[in-house]
Amino acid sequence: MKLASWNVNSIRARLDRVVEWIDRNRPDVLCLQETKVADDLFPREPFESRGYQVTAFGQKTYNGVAIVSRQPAADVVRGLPLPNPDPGSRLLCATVADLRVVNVYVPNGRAVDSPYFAQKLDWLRRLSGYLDETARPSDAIVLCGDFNVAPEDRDVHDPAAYRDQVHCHPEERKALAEVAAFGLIDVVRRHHPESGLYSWWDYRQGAFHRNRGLRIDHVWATESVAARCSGAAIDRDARKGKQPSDHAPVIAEIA
DNA sequence: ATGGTTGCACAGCAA
Repeated sequence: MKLASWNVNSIRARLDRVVEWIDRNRPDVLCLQETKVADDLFPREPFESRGYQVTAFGQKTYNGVAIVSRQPAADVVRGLPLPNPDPGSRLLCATVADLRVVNVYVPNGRAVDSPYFAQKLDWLRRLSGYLDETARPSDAIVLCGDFNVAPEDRDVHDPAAYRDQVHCHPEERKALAEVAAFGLIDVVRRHHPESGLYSWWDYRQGAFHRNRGLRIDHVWATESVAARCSGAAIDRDARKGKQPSDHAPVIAEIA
């Protein structure tokens, strides 16, 4: 099956482009982030008329995640669990076919010296805890989404400029490495070790044209799934043209 | 140089 993850920066603003992308790429599962819409206003019809079902966990204005899938989504979980529920809609889990899909929109963190950065670290630690408590490394799991972290310097167009900055700070890289330590593999990196591969480019100053980007969107899989993964890629072309999202889709082909 | 662009929602914040 083809699984993709895409931060669309508003599903309503991006609907035509997302639908066109689906028609062209025919994914079996499409995980969306930053849908920025309450569930009752999610534009379901274009997906349902194409044979997909939409499982949404959104909110007005900010955040929001959704799983668009050909096959039914079972055992849906919305949000990191109690006793400290996340006020933002940032985590959506569902079982599709034999895969446990965990779709996340990790907090941005804004700036390393801001309280939002501490909340980002806390959120990543809670994600680690959630995986440890609810899943096993031998399960067939895909963790994908906008992680808002560039794991290594080869994921950054200008590592010197980003050194110790948000998206690249050692503390968030460490927190993300703890998530990976559950037993998850970066499937894009497994197939593409080269630098210069990014998933997000700022809207400003021609960043995309100059390929000044960051690889902050990821598809990670447990070993049993990674072993079935015949290829993975970032669809850079989806960042081109009129009114794009600032992120490109990340795609994995899983047997 | 602290700029610049986009989305939401209609001012100013978040990214």
